[in-house]
Amino acid sequence: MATGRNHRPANRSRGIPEATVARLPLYLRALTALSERSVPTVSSEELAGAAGVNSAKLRKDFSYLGSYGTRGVGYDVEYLVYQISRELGLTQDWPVVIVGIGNLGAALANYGGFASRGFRVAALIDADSSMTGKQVAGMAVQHVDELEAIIDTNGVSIGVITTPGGAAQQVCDRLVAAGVTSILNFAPTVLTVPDGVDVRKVDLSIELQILAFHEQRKAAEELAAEPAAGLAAPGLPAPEPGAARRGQDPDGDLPVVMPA
Amino acid sequence: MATGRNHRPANRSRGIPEATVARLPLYLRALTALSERSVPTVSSEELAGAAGVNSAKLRKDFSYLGSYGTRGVGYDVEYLVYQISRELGLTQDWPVVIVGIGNLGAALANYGGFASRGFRVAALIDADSSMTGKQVAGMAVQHVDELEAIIDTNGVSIGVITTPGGAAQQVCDRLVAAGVTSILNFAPTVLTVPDGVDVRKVDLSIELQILAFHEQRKAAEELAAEPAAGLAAPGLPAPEPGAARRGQDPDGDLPVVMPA
DNA sequence: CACTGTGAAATAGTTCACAGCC
DNA sequence: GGCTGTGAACTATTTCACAGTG
Repeated sequence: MATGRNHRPANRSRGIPEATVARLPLYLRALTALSERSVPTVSSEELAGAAGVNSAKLRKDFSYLGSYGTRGVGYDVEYLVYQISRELGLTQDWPVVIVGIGNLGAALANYGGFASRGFRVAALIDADSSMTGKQVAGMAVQHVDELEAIIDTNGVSIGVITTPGGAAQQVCDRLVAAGVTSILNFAPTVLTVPDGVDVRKVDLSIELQILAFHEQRKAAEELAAEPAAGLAAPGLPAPEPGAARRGQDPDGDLPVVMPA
Repeated sequence: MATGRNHRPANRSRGIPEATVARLPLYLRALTALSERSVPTVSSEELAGAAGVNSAKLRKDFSYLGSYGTRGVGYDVEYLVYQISRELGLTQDWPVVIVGIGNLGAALANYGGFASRGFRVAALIDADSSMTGKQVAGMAVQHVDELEAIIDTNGVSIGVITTPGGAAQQVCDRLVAAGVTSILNFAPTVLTVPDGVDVRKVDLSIELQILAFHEQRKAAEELAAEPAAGLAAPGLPAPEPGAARRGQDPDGDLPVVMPA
């Protein structure tokens, strides 16, 4: 890293790669499972297996955090759990609000994985007055009129949006104006936010579409490979360019309805 | 691309970058919205804005599909909708099964975004006998004993797992054995699958953890910047290395409970 | 003449492979 | 002897910038 010597403070400076950050929760989960089984140490190989990555990547990732392992031995499970938790900011309490208590909002409110990692659902908020006061996951749903007050009182900096697409930007604006600086968006909408506000998007139908792409590809490859090779031919079957093209639909009227 | 001339079949050969595939659904959604408003053509700049990417990236992405634009004009909305849909395999019908009809499974069953893009929920499956026959999203929940028969009868190749983590691998194995080759996994578990099976993972708590990381970072930067600059100082405040380190928690007992 | 399509440059991320340490 | 930590090589992705074209 530093061009010259490998004097100490090479890493740990600043700027953990985004790809690494995205994997830290994975490692944390695997480590937590080991911790519960009272496993004292783990090698990069073992941990990588449990987290579903390869060991070189894992070691590289950890090298951005510091030198937390012991050569010849591996990593101390408890110590790593602590270090990663701290790096991710999970040693503090994060109050979150969920806006939009439909099916998905309710599912999230009930989701154990939130509460178990320092995230506390501070409020459930919905615009529908008939929802107000209803109990969901043991909490009373509050009306969206209260949004600003709730954010303020609870010091909320993370908001989860599970409204229909049409309401998402509006809700987002209010959250941001009230002081929220991180948003997890489940609505099928591109949110516009000022600089300094983070948005992460989870889109269920996008994930399926990506799967469909690969699924189609697989089907096409099978067709291309079958005439030439047997059933279990390994390696790339080098499909003809254009083999994936399907029978040219009569005319393109496809399902193009926007989800709510 | 081809080293020599730019004779035709440079792109369109095979291998659309994964990153591009992941964005196609985004473009498709933006285009669908334009289509509904009967907008005939769109420039890369406009479409990129609507999809939340920059225009160079969008043009590069489209160049992998082919030359579907018109210089000086832009892209024909309907034509692009069709081409992207075809590329993603959405011109055909994809029956999917959802296994694990808890809160999240029910939310997905009700989610409009699935049905609207060629995905058809063929069955809802749960291991709990007391769920069997219950109506969810207008369908009767079926018992997991029927899993293989359902997959087979409906020609299902995509499965969605919304079970608790402990059941996920087992369900996954059965899905794969029954012929499913693409899995969308919502359970907090790393699934092991044979070659040729695709798994995509959606993990709600991971997304929050990533947000928390950045949130913490922001808080630290603010602290570092405040003594020096005013409230609204733009640009990078060039925080001191190490500034992000927090007050060293007393000792690491953190919330380390695994979600179900 | 506005806007696409794309090489080439820049940046980010992954994997290799091995020196160094316990 | 086993296993980490990390430069260096490689691969993927993004961005630039501009030639080409309807």
